[in-house]
Amino acid sequence: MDGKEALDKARERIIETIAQNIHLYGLTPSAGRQYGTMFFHNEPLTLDDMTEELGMSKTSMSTSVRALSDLKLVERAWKRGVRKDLYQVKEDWYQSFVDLFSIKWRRSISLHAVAVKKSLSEMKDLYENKDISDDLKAMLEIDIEKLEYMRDYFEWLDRLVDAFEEHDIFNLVPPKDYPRNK
Amino acid sequence: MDGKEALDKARERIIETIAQNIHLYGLTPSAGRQYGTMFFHNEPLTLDDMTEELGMSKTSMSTSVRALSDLKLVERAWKRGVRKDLYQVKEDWYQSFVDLFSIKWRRSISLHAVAVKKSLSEMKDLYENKDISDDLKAMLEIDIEKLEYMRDYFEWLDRLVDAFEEHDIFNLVPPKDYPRNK
DNA sequence: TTGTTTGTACAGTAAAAACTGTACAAAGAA
DNA sequence: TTCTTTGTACAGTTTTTACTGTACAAACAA
Repeated sequence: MDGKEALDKARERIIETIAQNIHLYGLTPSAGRQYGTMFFHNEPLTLDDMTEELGMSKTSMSTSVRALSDLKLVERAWKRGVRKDLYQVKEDWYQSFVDLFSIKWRRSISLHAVAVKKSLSEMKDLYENKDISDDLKAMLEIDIEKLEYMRDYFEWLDRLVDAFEEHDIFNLVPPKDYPRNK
Repeated sequence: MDGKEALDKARERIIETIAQNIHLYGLTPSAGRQYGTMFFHNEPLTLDDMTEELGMSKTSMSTSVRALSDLKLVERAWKRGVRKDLYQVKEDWYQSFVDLFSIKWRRSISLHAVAVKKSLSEMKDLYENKDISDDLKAMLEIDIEKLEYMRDYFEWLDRLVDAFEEHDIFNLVPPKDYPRNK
């Protein structure tokens, strides 16, 4: 077997593994392949390069590179004299993990917090109302307790995301060669 | 407005919020609605109950309750004299989060680790080969470094999942009323 | 044994998502 | 200004996923 061929095979294995697992990031295998291709390219790529490499339409390349950028897995690059947009993978995977975690969860936490706050307030008001049946009152007691549990849980999740963003997590689980006590 | 109606509205808001966010768990809004419905039911539910509540086919209920069970969001319950299978939501959301995190990532980490190990070994063998060009050798040096970075990253991710499973994370980010120093 | 009940496999259908090609706006070149 | 080039909006198509209804095996009842 030719040496370059052997290298490509070894690379392909990695690219395909990324493609098959990137659903954890909410992305399609195609986007994963795109990421993998950029990962092994030592120069930033244009959309036309990607179309060439992956045999897919430029429109697809455009939309999925945007998805990759939104999750901060990929960033724009600049190169003198090149008019086309250039993209490259972000080098720091630990930071990418933190960014992913934050982007994915923050919004959800916030939406839940808002809904819980509103419903909890409504339930408490209703509970104070004099004209409600004992049955309903019993139900409300249970539900209020449930929503207070939810509220505490999402408040915890929010602090968890903080711990990732502020890199406290790297003290608990240090990357190889990570300096202790930041 | 009737009291029970007001309660239902407050519950619906929560259920719909769960439904709209459960894609983070890789589940469909329907499964989220199912989860939410079970959450507010104070008794375990049968598949027929869910069909009734959600107006969907029993087959759907069966498949999505299985998906919920696989992620350990829901568990089987037992009740004397009831022949049908009963399901209820798992009470401990903190543990559910840990389980989710573990289930989602472990498999992916392992697949990546295997692929990286194999490709890294192939590349190193190739690098030792006498008959390869200087160009290829230079490429290999770069790729080997990249794969070593990947290897370290997934080893870190694996330790991160350990820290969740072993509840070390609860020392770093304590839930409300969580006893310190486990 | 035979008759019921219950959960799910499987095939078909409906709905959603991914992908393509065209067409065009924005930005640079001349 | 006009002529190119480049990225993306949008409409249409293909592919995938979600959902339904039927049919049946397993478990229990009589």
